[in-house]
Amino acid sequence: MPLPFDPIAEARRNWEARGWDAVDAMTAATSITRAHQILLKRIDAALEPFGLVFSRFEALALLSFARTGALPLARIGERLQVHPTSVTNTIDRLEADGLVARVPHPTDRRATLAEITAAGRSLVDDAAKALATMDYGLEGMAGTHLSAVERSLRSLRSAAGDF
Amino acid sequence: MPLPFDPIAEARRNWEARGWDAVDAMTAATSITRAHQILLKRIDAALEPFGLVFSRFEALALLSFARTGALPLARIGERLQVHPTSVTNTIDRLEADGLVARVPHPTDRRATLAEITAAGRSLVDDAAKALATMDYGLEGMAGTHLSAVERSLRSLRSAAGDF
DNA sequence: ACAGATTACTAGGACTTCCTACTATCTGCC
DNA sequence: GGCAGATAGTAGGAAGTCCTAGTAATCTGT
Repeated sequence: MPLPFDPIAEARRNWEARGWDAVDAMTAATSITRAHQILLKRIDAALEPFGLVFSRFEALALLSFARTGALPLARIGERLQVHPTSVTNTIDRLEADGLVARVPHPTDRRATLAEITAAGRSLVDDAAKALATMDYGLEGMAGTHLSAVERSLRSLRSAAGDF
Repeated sequence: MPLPFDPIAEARRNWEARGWDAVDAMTAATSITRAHQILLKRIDAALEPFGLVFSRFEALALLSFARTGALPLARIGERLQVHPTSVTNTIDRLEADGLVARVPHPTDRRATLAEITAAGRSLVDDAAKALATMDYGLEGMAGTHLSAVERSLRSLRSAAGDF
C-alpha cells in the first residue's frame, strides 16, 4: 500500500519549513538509506533458495575469484569493508554449510585462510545467475541512472578512505 | 588504511571476466550498500552525543512536524518505511529517555499515539543542527552529485511501491 | 446484527553488525 | 637476541532489524 506522496519529498518540505540546513544532503542520505533497505530485502529474498544472504554471497564470490580459491580472513574484511568479527561470523556460517573450509596459513601461524569448496563454487555460480536475473534488485532502473549512482557514490567512498 | 584500488571496480573486472551478467546493476547495488554503511556510521557518530541513532532521530523529527506532535505508531512505520516491530522498539527507547510519551488514541482503542515531549522537541532541534553541520555524512560530495543520487533513486523507491 | 476479515500493537526469537577485550604470533629496531 | 608494538582471529555482549504469532479492537458485507 503505497503512500499517496513521496515521503522523502515531504520530509524535504518539512525541513525547509523548519529552517533546518543541508536539506539536499538530508534527502540524498535518506534516499540512500531507503534504497539500501529495498535492495537488501530483494537480494536476500533472491538468495534465500540458496541459503545465502548478500554478505555471505559476497564473501563466496570474492573467494571464487582468488587465484588459489583461498584468502586470509583479514583480507576478506578489507575487500568487503566489514569488521573482522563480521568476517568471522560470515565464514562460520559458510563453513557450517560446507561452502568454505578454514585452513591454516602456510607461513603465518596467526592467520587462517578461508578456502572455497567445490560445493561453494557451484553454489556461488548459480546464485550469481539468480541475482543477475533480477538485476540485483535494481530492475526497472535505467542504465543511465545506474551509472550516475555509481559515479556519484564513488567520490563518497573515496573520500571515506576506502581506496 | 585505504586499499590501493577501488574494490568495487575490481569486483566489476572479476564479474566481467567470469562472464556474469548485470554488472552495472551489481556495481550500483554494491555502491549503495557501501555508501549506506559509511553514512550510517558517520551519522550515528554525530548523534551519539545526543543519545540518538538515525532511526530514533527520524522518528523524533517526524513527530516534531506533526500538527499535534503525536502520531499513531502505525503511521510512523509507514512514513519511515520500517517494520511495525521496529517502531515499537524505536518508541520504547525514545520513551525510556523521556523524549516521547505513549498516549491512547482518542477514538481508536487499538491504536497508541507517540507524542513528542518538550525535551524531545529541544533535543531533535539540536540534533538536526549537528547533522546539518556534517552534511548528513555527505560532506565533500558535490551538490550536483547529491541531486543526481536523489533523482536516480527516486525511480527505485517509486517502483518498490513506496509512493 | 454479527461473523469474518482487517488493522494496531507487542512479545519472543533469529540474524547481522559492530565494539571491546583477549590470546597468539609476527616484525622492526635496539 | 629480545622486547615493544602491530597484526590475525575469536569470544562475549550490545544494538538494530525483521519475522512469526498472538491479543485486542474495528470494519465490512450480507
